[in-house]
Amino acid sequence: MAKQERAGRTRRALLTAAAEEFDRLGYAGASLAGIARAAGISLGALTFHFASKEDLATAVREQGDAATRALVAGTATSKEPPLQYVASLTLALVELLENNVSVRAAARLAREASGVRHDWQSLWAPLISKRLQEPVSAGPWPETDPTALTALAVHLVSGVEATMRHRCCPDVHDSNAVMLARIWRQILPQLPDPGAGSDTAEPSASRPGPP
Amino acid sequence: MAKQERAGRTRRALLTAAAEEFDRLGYAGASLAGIARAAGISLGALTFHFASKEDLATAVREQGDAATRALVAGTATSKEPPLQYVASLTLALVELLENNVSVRAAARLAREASGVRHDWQSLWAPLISKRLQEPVSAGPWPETDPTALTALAVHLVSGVEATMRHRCCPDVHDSNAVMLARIWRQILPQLPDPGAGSDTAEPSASRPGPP
Amino acid sequence: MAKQERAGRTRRALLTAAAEEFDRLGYAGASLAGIARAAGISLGALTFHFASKEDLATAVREQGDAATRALVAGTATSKEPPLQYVASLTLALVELLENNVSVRAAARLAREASGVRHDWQSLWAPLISKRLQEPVSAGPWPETDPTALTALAVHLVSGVEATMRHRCCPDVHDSNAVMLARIWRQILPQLPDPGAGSDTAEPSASRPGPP
Amino acid sequence: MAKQERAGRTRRALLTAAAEEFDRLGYAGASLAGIARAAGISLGALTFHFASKEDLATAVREQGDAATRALVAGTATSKEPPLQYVASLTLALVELLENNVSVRAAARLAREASGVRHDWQSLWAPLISKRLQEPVSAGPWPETDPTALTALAVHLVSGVEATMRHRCCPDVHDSNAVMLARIWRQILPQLPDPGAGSDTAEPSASRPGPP
DNA sequence: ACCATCGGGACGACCCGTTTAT
DNA sequence: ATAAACGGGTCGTCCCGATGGT
Repeated sequence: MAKQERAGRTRRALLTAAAEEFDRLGYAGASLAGIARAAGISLGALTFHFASKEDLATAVREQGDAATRALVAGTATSKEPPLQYVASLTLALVELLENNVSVRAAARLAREASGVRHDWQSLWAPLISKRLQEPVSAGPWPETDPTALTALAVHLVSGVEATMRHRCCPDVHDSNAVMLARIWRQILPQLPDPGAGSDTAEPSASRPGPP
Repeated sequence: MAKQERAGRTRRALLTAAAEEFDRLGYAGASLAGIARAAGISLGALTFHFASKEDLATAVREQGDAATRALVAGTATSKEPPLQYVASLTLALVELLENNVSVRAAARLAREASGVRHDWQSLWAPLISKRLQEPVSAGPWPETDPTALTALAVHLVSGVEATMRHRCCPDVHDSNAVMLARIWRQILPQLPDPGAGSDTAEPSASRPGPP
Repeated sequence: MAKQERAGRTRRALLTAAAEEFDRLGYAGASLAGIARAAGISLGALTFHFASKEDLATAVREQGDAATRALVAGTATSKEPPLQYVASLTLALVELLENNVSVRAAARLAREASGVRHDWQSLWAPLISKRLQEPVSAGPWPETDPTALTALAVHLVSGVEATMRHRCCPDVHDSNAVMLARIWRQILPQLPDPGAGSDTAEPSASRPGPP
Repeated sequence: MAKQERAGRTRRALLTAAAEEFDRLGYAGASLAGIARAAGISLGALTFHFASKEDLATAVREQGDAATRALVAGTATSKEPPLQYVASLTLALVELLENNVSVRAAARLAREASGVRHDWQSLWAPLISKRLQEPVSAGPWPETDPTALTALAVHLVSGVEATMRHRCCPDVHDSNAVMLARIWRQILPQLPDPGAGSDTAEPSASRPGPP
């Protein structure tokens, strides 16, 4: 029906507008009125689709989590050796953060949430941890510390995410991913050009796509 | 006078209470009433010392920045080779973040500030960048990328800071510094035990110390 | 619709209650809570109709100005000779001030406003000034000073307005208009009974009536 | 003692600063902090001299009333005929209002006071009323209405006072007195040049003079 | 179902007048 | 005479429910 189509459209516009506001101002800083204004709808329409502010935040977070899950699902069957896999996954995650507002909002909301119940990192960190349990063949180091390497990956993504939000004028929009590639190339010189990480992160995951 | 002493005492209690609230809830989430209650004073007394919320945030931020500056000033004359210096400085910074609420609050306030005018990282990142311009002797890599290494250090500290705030129950209080040490030891195996970074960070910098 | 009808009713009650408070306490002295209580609605409902206190004051002022404009528009085509016109217009204005709270509030708000942007007198003073430019036939004086006579009229109305607010117990409710009539009759003895000025001021302009 | 001298000096500066603030912003609009700042003293010093805000307002009002009383006392023995006396007294009052901030503040405070207990007009209106009870010799009118003429004088002064406060940019500083003189000259053409009213109002009454 | 107007408490920061110790 | 502290009050905003219209 055209009706449902229109409804879904406003709902989607609402979600993206909310994602932008949450990403920019955080949960406490964003206001329902501002979100409604940004989405071009009335405040009553907002409270119809989402009964409370936390409902809206949850929806935004779930949308971002869905995009993240889609990305990690695509790389789950990767045949890369562990270290290379970690590098390419973090790269893909950073690119996703850069291109998808919902993912940024989800990450921020997950961090600001008082409860630890929701955690964006738990969507992808376990995979990294598990992959690093495998014997790392031909590593550059005499011995490997899987826990430390996992923490490294987590910190790198978190650090990029934090840095990303601080740049007010994103003139160099994608420099974060490029810089992360340079970092990995520095740490793991033997890696065969991890900069072209776009092949693992299918671009389709970048758009707000419906669940 | 005993008067000024008492005044300075309440002012200090106010600053630490505000730092705790800002660190826990962020700028928008913290309320002046909550800060006053935490400090054990009335709301009118708060507005006497700090005319506006932003004034209070600025004072907290400056206190944290002062502690940070004191730390980096103490390591500026370090004779360590560049890579080891970077590792020990980031370790010291993380320890400072763990022990000093004002520094945590300053880092969070600097990030949430809409303007890029204040930046906690700019207090120590330039030193790392400058040190890495020097020729790295006996590095583990065939060639070094100073920009990437600086970004690595910045991301690591930011990541640790982000991770630190997420642990609601800090049972393992100092695990962040230990984990960062393991990360550095993994990346730079030749480093002579960078875990004992406490010798560079004098613990006196951890207290809110008066200017 | 019943909905819009109800909304208009509360809005109107709000405006009259605000006019009373502004007239009684002035802009600074009136409080939104008091206005809402007087109007029998909640403070949230007030801020729905008028976003800010100044918005409410502006609406009240415009309502009073509208009533004033309606009055002067009705007398614009008067065929009276200049001096008599001035007397009857000032009389009608004073009666309007006595009967219409919004006009009183508008006059007070216009005076208390820091900027000279809004001026209640400018709604009617120019007409008096223009009418007095015409040759005054059969005046009681050897020569006429239009500027001085305009100032006289303005001062009289302002003085009556100031006096009116000072009477705390308005037992003699309309004595101001009667006294003004006596004043004019004293100054212009030849005037044919200016006391019956009510025929020029149609009573319909006295009620807060909707535009 | 120099101490008492200094105390009196600050008290006087306080009174004039308070008069300015009260005249400009009214009782409700003026703040003790602003008055103290304008007077160049601390807020504690203010509450030492005047225990409460109303005390300060009372002192300001009494100072203005004293100046007013001094003026009317000087004209009480005037030998002018009644009508001319009324004109010259109102002129002197207007000049006093223009030159003396305390008088302006007293007039405004008296009007804004909720109670009718204090009334600036009652300081001089009775004299006018009493003088007009005398037989008016050689008036321009067939018969005189003392009540109406008293009201005329009161309204004129009130109107000038109201008009005076509305002029934001007092480029024509004393035009009010001049205009009032023209008004009187228009109403009472036979008056022998009432514009030079300064001889009745001795300029010494214009200064804030100590009680 | 979908949406908008309308209304309601509550909390936020800021400010004020006042009092108390020093 | 003053700095420090206090409690109350105001305005603005917020999040949300209730009601009615399409």
